Amino acid sequence: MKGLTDFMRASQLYAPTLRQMPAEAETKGHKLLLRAGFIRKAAGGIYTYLPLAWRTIKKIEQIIREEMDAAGGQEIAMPIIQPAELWRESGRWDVYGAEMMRLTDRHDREFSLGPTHEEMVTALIRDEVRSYKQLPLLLYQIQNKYRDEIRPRFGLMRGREFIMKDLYSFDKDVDGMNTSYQKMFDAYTKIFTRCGLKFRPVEADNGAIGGGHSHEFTVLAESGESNIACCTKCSYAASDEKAELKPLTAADEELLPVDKIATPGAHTIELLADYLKIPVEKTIKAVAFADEADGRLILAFVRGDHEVNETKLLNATGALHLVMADDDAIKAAGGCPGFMSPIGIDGAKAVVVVDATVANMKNAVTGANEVDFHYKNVTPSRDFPAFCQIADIRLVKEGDACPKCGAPLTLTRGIEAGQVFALGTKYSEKLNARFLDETGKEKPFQMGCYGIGVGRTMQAAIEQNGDENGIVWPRAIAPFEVAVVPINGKDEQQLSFAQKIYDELKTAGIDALLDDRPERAGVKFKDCDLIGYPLRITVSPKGIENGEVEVKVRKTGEIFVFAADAYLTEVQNLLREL
RNA sequence: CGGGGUGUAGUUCAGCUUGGUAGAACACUUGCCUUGGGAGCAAGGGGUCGCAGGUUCAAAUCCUGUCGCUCCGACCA
Repeated sequence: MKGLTDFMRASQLYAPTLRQMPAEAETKGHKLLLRAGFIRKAAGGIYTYLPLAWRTIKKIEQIIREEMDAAGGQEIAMPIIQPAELWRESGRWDVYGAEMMRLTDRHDREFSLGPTHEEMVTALIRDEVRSYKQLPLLLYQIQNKYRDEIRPRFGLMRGREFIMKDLYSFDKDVDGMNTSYQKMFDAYTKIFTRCGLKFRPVEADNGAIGGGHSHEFTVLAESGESNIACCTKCSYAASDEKAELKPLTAADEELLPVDKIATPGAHTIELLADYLKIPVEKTIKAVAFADEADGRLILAFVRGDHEVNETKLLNATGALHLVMADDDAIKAAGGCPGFMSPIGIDGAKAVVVVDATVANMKNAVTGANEVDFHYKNVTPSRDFPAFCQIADIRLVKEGDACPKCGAPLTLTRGIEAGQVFALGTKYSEKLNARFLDETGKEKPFQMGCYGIGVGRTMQAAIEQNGDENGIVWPRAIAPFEVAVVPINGKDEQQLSFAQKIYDELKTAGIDALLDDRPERAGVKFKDCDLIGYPLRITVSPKGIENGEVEVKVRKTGEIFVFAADAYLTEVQNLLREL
C-alpha cells in the first residue's frame, strides 16, 4: 500500500503484545489495543501510537482524505497553538472553561492548545475571501486536538489528546450551506461504510458549538457511551439527548380537589409510591439544578418514572451548564428537598420548567414543599403557578413513541465517531467575517463544521468487532491484510516458501506481513488472532509437500486449503468479503 | 470538586497487620531441547520498595507531609 512504511517482517516489527492484561483497561477495545501492542499510555488520556496502530490510523485517514477531496474539500494544516485573543473574540475563551488546555509564553501571552478550529479558520477566511465568487470553500485538516477532559477514559475513546479530521464549509447562503452539509453527510456515510463499520447517522443536539441542525455518526457497539433512539418502523433515529417526545396524555378522570397528606420519610419517588400504594406514573418528580454561569436555580419537573434530559433543559432555559443545586438555594426559593413541587415556589427566585407530559397529568401526587408532606390530586394545568414554563425536557426511554410515526423507539448503544454541524453565521458574525454577494451587499459566511475522531474510529472498530481472542479488523483498516506464518520460523524451506507467497501477495497489491519470528507456532497463532489480521496463511511441511496453501479467516475461524497455483485468486475473493 | 484504592524488578502482583538478608509468576540473557495454538530443563542479569521528613539500634513495613496514577460519583430528591 502506498505511503505506508513496509514492515514486511514480523521479526522487525515493533509490536509488543502482552500475554497478561494491564489492569486499568475497561472496555474490549482499550484492552485489545494495549494487549495487541497498538498503543501505550504516556499520561492520563494521552497515548503513543505504535506501528500497528499507526498503520491503521493512516488507512483510516487515507479513506477520509479520499472522500473529503472527492466532496470538494482541500486539505490544510492550521496551528495547534492558538492565540487567546481569537477565542476572546468569539467569546469562547471563557465559555470553553476548564476543558481548554491553556499555556502562556515567556511574554505572558496566553494561548490555547486547539480543542477545535472554528475561530482559527474563520479568522483565516475573513481576511482573504471577499467575494461570493470564491464560494463555496471547504477546508479541512487532520491533526491533534486537545481537550482537558474532566475524566479521560476507555483509551482512545475519550482522550485529552486525540486525532481529529475537521472540515469547515463556507457558503454564501443557507441553501449553499445545506448543500455543503449534505455533501459531508454523504461523504461520512461513505467513509464509515468503507471502514467496514456498522453505524447509524442520527439527529443530534448541537451542544455548546451552537448553530442549526446536526447529525452524529454513531458506530454501533455495546461499550459505547452514547445512546441512540431508533424507530422500529420509520427511518427516524436520534441521539437520546435529541430524541423529541410528544407529551403523553393522561386517562380521563374526574378532577379531585388538592389534598395535603402526611408521607413520613417518603423523600424518594419509590418510597412515596410504595407508601401510598400508587403507581410511580401518578407522581411528579423534581430535580433541582443551578446554572453554573449565573448561579440561578432551575427546577425541573418530570413524571415519577421519567428522567430529566439535561440537554433539553439547557436548551429550554438558555443555561450554560447545569450543576446540582445546593439545598440552601432550594430552601431560599421556598422549596423543600425531597418534597418539592412548583406550588409554593417563589417564581422570582427560580426558573421552573415542567415537562409537557406532567402538564397533562391529572390527580397526581407531588411534594408540598414541607418535610414529610405531599399534595395529592394535583392537576398541573389547574394547580401549578403561571410562571411555570412547559417544555419537552424528559429523556427518551425504550418503547417511547417515535415523534415521526408513533411506532415504538428502541434504544441502542454506540460510539459517536463523527458529527456534522450546520453552524450558520454564529462564528462569522462574532468574528466579523463577511463577503460581498451578487448585489454588492456585505454578508456573513454561512458555515458548517464536520468532525471525525480518527483514533476513536479505530477503537470503535474493535469495540464492535473484537472477540475473546483479540481484534477482528475490517479488511480496509487492518494494519495488514494477510499474515504469512511458517509454523517453524527456523526451517529454511518453510521460510523460503513463505517468502515466495509473501512476494506474490505483495505483487498482487495485497498488504501482507511475513511472520518470520523464530517462535513456536502457538505463539505466532495467538499473536495473529490478537492483532487481528483478517487472513492468515499457514505454511507447513505438509502443505509444501502437497502443493497446498492453507488460509484461515480470522472473523469466522474457517480454514480453507487451496492449490498452490490457485490460492491467490481465492485470497483476493476472501478479502473482498471482509 | 467529593469519596475510595494504589505506588515494591520490564509487566502483573505478594511481602506491610506483628519492623530484622526484598520475593513469585511472566518477560529478558546464555546453553540444551522443542516446533500445528502463548512448551521443557539448566544457569544468569535486573529493584536507593514514588518522594521528603520523623520514630527506632534497625523502616518496603510504624507516623507526618507531599506527588503521581487509578476507580466510583458529581443526571439524588
